[in-house]
Amino acid sequence: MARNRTPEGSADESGRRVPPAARTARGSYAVGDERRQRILDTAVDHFARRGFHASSLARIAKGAGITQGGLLHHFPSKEDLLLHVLERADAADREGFLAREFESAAEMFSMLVRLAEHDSARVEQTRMFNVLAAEAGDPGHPAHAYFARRYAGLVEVMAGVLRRAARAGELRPDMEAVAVAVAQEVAAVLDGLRIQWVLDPRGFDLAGRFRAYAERVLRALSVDG
Amino acid sequence: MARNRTPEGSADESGRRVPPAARTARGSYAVGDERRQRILDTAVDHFARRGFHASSLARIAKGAGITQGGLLHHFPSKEDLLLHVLERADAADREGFLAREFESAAEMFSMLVRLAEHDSARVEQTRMFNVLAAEAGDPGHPAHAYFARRYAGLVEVMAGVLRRAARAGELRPDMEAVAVAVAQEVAAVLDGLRIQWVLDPRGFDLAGRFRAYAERVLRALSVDG
DNA sequence: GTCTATATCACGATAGAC
DNA sequence: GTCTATCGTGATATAGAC
Repeated sequence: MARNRTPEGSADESGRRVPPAARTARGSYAVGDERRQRILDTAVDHFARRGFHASSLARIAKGAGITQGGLLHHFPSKEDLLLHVLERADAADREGFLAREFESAAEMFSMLVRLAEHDSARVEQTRMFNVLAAEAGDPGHPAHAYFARRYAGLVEVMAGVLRRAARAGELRPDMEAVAVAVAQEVAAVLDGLRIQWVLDPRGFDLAGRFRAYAERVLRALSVDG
Repeated sequence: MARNRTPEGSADESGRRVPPAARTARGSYAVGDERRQRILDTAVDHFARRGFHASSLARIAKGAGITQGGLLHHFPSKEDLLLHVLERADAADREGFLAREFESAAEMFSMLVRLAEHDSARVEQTRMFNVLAAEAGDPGHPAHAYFARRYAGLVEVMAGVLRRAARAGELRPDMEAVAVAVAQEVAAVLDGLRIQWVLDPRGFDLAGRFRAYAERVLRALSVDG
């Protein structure tokens, strides 16, 4: 590990790798992409169970139906594989949440509830995020920058929505002062509930619990609450 | 790993190991205990940075000033070492929080704020808990039972305090119905803030943020809020 | 694009000297 | 109680055949 620290050279901006062979010979990415997706799916599964360091390329490859050598053709290092896993998961997030322009705090919260529903249908991916977000607290972790940026962006977007909602008269005016704190709290509730939920997925309804919280906090912050 | 699944045979109920030599020859545990504490401190540090699976006994031993063979004299397996690390941390929790009899919700929250202060003075240990709590979501993880029990106990204690506070007139009567949900939310905020905080410890004040949340939620739940 | 083979290294655990 | 030595396993990554 950590010998090849610049895997970006083999991927384009969107994170989709473009093998020269596929580009020149067929003009189609379908086959290679399918294999890559299988590898990424399997990697999510393994990173979820053991975290990054303790997962093995050979086992991931086996799960994807190829050998370790074959895997390393698609992702030249373990770290490169991790970054592509995160990038793909993040792309889904961005389409679903970060890219949206929310017109009200209520709309944002209901979107977050849908995100929780999405999570509770994917235990593996949720566990992976729990593990990697925690591991990434180490500044030397390959995903440290990714998660630091992710939370900063998430909090910024949410705080912005809260501030706009206050200016628009949806939320109390004193919202301005505590927007960042509330945004961090909302992210924290989602993360914290995920941790408890993964420990016992049948113990309670993740999305339901978060919805109850969201409704309570929205009522507390509303002008007509 | 996982070859020796019953390491309990060498530890007494409190988790303190009692080497026969120390018991019979000197009647003093001081020297051996000191070494054991050094090992446990180092183990906390390593588990925090890499999680359980990716930490190595040889490196932990080196950090504690002995060899891997020497370490395995005190803790006969890696899993045994982890369980003793958790047990020691849990003992501290029980003394500091779970053992307390809270007379009001306000008192409980201020105790939790102190717990957050405690955490923010120990980045390493906090990161360890984040990582292990997330990893333990896997039912096959050695610490799965520990964390499942821990959260169940924590939520039970907090929900009990909230219900008593409602009966005593401190909190609204409808508290009874949502005590468990609120208790889970409180635990979630603490955990979630810890994750964000470890990613950027200088970005915000962990205990301060949690205090702000605690005050807001207490006000929202109070009869005179 | 996928394979086999291999280099190099680290891991957890055991055995036994001192 | 701590050491050295070693076993068996499995890790990442490379090289090169097909």
